[in-house]
Amino acid sequence: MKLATWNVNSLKVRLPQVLDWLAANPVEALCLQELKLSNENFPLDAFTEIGYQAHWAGQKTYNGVAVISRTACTDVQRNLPAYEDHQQRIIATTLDSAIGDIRVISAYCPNGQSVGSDKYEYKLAWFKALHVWLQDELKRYPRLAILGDYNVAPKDEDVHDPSKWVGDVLVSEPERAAFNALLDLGFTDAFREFEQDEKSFTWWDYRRFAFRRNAGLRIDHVLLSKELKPYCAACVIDKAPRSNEQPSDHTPVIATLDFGTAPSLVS
DNA sequence: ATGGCAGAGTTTCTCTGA
Repeated sequence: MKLATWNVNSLKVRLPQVLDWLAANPVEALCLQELKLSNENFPLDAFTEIGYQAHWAGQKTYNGVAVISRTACTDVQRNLPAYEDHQQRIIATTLDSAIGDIRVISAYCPNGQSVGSDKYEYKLAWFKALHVWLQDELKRYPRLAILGDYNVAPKDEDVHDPSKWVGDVLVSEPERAAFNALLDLGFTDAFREFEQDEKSFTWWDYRRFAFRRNAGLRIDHVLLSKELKPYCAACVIDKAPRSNEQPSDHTPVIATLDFGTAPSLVS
């Protein structure tokens, strides 16, 4: 089965592109971020018409996340428990699979705006709350995949020109430490489990022809728990939608889980 | 040092994103 994530930067504007993408890429589940629409404006019919189900946590103007899935989801949960947050950044659902339940989480981590700002402090606090929740969630759902826009480029190799970004928001040491703390829970950055092209990115600024220059960042990630990692057969970035007319500034990341593969890598 | 693009709402400007 394939799981994907895409920050669409307005589902209203990007809906035709998302439908086209699903037709060409019939993944089991697609996690969306930055819906930028309220719950009542979610285009459910457009997804059901092409054979998908949807669960979402919307919000007027900003944020908003969803899981679009081929089959029914259960145990839907919105937002981080034990963390008061008016911003809709998390939706968790459970999917059935050949090896049993898989917990799939769509996450839109805060941007942070600039190092030292109030939004930066919120970002770090939010990551701490995410860490606490995932620790708990892993006990209930050992087969856990968390996909989304983390707004963190984990290493310098994930930055087009690291010298220009030193200490900046998205690459600062505390943000990378917050990301690494998630890995310390046993998660794996699926993309880095496979050989990849140098300068592989998931986001490119709309300005200054950044996509054409490949001046991007890798900030959208698929994290797989220890129990899921052995089944991961591939993880790729699909750059094609970034070339669309009126594109999102992010592009999808897709992980393939192959349950026919014996989990020989379990240690 | 700054703005540059894009989307949404408070709309002909402001806020946010990354």
